[in-house]
Amino acid sequence: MNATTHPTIADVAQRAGVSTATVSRVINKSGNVTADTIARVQAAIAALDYAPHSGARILASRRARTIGLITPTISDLFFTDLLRGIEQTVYEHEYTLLIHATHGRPYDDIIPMLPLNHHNTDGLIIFTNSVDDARLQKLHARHFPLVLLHRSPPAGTAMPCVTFENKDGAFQMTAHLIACGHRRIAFVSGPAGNEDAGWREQGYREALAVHGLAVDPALIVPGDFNAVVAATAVTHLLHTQPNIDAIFAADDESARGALAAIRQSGRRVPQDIALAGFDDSLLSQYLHPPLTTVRAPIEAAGRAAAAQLIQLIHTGHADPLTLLPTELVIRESCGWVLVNSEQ
Amino acid sequence: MNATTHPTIADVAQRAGVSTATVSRVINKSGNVTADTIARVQAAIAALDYAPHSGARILASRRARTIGLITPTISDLFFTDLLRGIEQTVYEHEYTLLIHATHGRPYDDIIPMLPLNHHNTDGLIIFTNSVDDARLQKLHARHFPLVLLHRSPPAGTAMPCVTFENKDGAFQMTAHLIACGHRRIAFVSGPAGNEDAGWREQGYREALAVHGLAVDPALIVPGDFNAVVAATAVTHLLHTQPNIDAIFAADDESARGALAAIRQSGRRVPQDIALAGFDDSLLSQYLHPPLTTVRAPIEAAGRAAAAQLIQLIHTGHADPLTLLPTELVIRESCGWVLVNSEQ
DNA sequence: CCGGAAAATGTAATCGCTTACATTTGTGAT
DNA sequence: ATCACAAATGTAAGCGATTACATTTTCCGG
Repeated sequence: MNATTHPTIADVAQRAGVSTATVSRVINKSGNVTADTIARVQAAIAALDYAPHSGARILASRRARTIGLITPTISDLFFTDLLRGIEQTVYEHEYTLLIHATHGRPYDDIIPMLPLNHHNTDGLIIFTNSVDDARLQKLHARHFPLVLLHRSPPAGTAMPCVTFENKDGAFQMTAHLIACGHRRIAFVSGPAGNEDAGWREQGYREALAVHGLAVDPALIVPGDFNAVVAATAVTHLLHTQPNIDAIFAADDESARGALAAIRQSGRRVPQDIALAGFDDSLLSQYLHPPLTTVRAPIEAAGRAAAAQLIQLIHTGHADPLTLLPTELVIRESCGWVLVNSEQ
Repeated sequence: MNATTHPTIADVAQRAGVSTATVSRVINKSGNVTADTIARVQAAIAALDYAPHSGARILASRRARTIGLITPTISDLFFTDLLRGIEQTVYEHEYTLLIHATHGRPYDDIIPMLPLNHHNTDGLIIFTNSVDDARLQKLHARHFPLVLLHRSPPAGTAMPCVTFENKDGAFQMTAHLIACGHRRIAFVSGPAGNEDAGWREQGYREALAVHGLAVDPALIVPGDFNAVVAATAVTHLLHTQPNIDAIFAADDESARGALAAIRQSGRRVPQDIALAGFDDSLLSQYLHPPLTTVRAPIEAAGRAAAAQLIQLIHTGHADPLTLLPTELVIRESCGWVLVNSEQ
C-alpha cells in the first residue's frame, strides 16, 4: 500500500506481526485468538485506519450480512413509516439494509439483473408489486430468502407474507358509518392491482352485505391512492349521485382529495356528508375536520417483515402469513366525537 | 453449478462457447465483439438467468458504480424530499444508491468501519452531522470523493458543500413579519449544532438589526426542529412574554408545535399572533390556518448534491459551494393573503 | 492470392478476503 | 520430563469477476 491506495488485511497483518488469517479472526470475532494478539491487531487496524473490503468479504464468505428492500417508491408517507420499522429490526440484528426503488422502471431487458440479489444480500423484502411474478418465482426456485410485504405470492408458490387486516379494518369502518346512520355510502377505491386496496374494497362490500345494504357500482369511484385523482372522481360523483351521505376513501390521501372536492361542492364535512379514510397517516389528524380513519400498523408491518426475513435466513423457516390488526380511529369527519386521549 | 447454487460467468461462457473475457465484454459493452457472439452470450445469460456478482465486479474492477448516502435519519419529511432528488440524479447517471442511516449511533469504537466506504461506493454524500470531523478528514486525506449536504467542512479542509440560503430566507421572512407591522417577534430556534438552524437564526437577527429592532434574548426559545419541544417552549414564552405579536419558527415542525401552544393559550392565529415557519414541508399547507413559511428547495438540494458528487468522481472537480435560493410562501398564518396560484 | 493491420477472442494474473487444513505452541496428567 | 490433546496461529486455495497481454481470425489493398 502507498499514500493513495487503502490498507488491506495484509498491511494490518504485517504491522501486527501475524498472518492475515489471524487478522480475519479478530475482525470476525471467530475465537481462538489470544487477548494479547487481539490487542495488537486492533492497534494495527486503528493505526492504519483499516476497513475491510466488503466486496471481498462477500465473495470469500458467501454471506452479505445485508438485507435488501425492493420498493416501487421511496418518498411517501406510508413508506417512511414502513422503513422505520424495517430499519430498526435490521440493525438490531446487526445486518445492513440496502434499499432499491424501482420507480416503476422496467428492468434492463437484455441483461435482466436486479441491482439487489443473492450476491449482495442474504435475503429480500419485496414491497407490493416492485418485482414481477416471473422473477419472484425464479428467485424462489433458487431458495433465495424472500418475504413479501403487502402482496401475495405468485400462484402456486408459497412464500412468507406480511400485511395487515385491510378487509377487517374496512369492514369495521363501513359498519361504523352505517352505525352513524349513513346508508348511501360511496367508496373511493385504490389503484388497480394493489392488494391492500382490493381487500379494503372487499371489506366495504361485505359490510354493506352483512347490513342488508346493496352495493351500488355507481357509488364506487377510482381514487388511485392519490388526492388529485380522488378529487376529480368525487367531484363527478357528487354531481351524478347528489344524495350520498358518506364517502369512505381507500386511503388518507384520497380522503384528502375527497375532502377538497366536497368542500368545493359547497357541502360540509361531517354535517352534510361523512368522510372516512384509511391508514391514519400523519396528515389525517391535521385535516379539517380531523379525519376518522383506520389505523394501519405500518411501522409494525415493517418490523415484522424484517424479523420474518432474518428468521428465514437463519432457520430456513418463517410464518407463511403475518396479519397485523387494524384499528378504528374515530375523529370528527364522520360526525361522532369520542372523548379519549386521541389528539 | 448445480440446482442450489447460482450460475457464474464461467457457466455462461461455457454455454455460449466463448471465454469468460468475452462474456465480460458483452456485459460491460466494452466493444470488439461480433453481433453474433453478443447474441449467443445474451441467449446464454437469459437461459441461465445469470446475474453478475457485484462483489466480484467491485473487487476486480475497483469501481463500485455506486453512490453512498450517509444520513442521521431516514424517516422524516425533509429527508423524504431530499432523497427523491438524490435518487433521481443518481439513477440518471446509471449509478446505484446505497443508504446508511446512523440514527445517532456511534461507530464501533474497536474496529471503526463505516458500512459505506471506498470499497462499496465511489463517493459519499454526507448529510448534516452524520459523520464526525475526524473521520471526514481521514476520508478526505485519501482523496475519497465526498460532498457535504447541509453541513460545512471541518476546519482547514475544503470539500464541496451543498445547502440553501437559510440566512437569506430567514431574513426575508423576518422582514415580511416586520412589514406586516409586527415588532415583538419571537424566534423558535433549531437544534444546537445544526447549521441550517444557526443560519436561520442569524437571518432573523440581521433582519431585526437592519430594521432597527433590538434582539431580545428572552424572545429566542429552543424548538429543536420538534413540535413537542417547541410547544413546551412557546407555552412558557407566551406566559413570560405575553406581549409578543409574532413567532418565527426555525422549521415547520416547530411551527406546528408553536401553533398548538398558541391555540392552547386561547390566542388566535393570525388575529392575535402571527406565525411563520421554514421549509414549506408537506404539512404546512394543511395546518389551520395554512402556514406562511419559507420554501426550502430540498429536492433540488438532493439533486445538486448527487450531481456534484458524480462530477467529482468523473472529473475530480466540483463546485466548492452550491447555494440554492429560498423563497417566501405567503399563506394565512401571518395575516396576509396574497391571491396567487398557491394552494 | 498474399501480407499485414485491425478486429475478435482467449489466457491467466489479479483484486482482498475467508476458511479448511496443517502446523506450532501451551497445558495438565502421569 | 513426557505425552496427549487443546488452543493458537499459519498456509494457501478458492470466491467470481476484470483486464493486460497474447493469440487467432477477418478484412483489404496491391
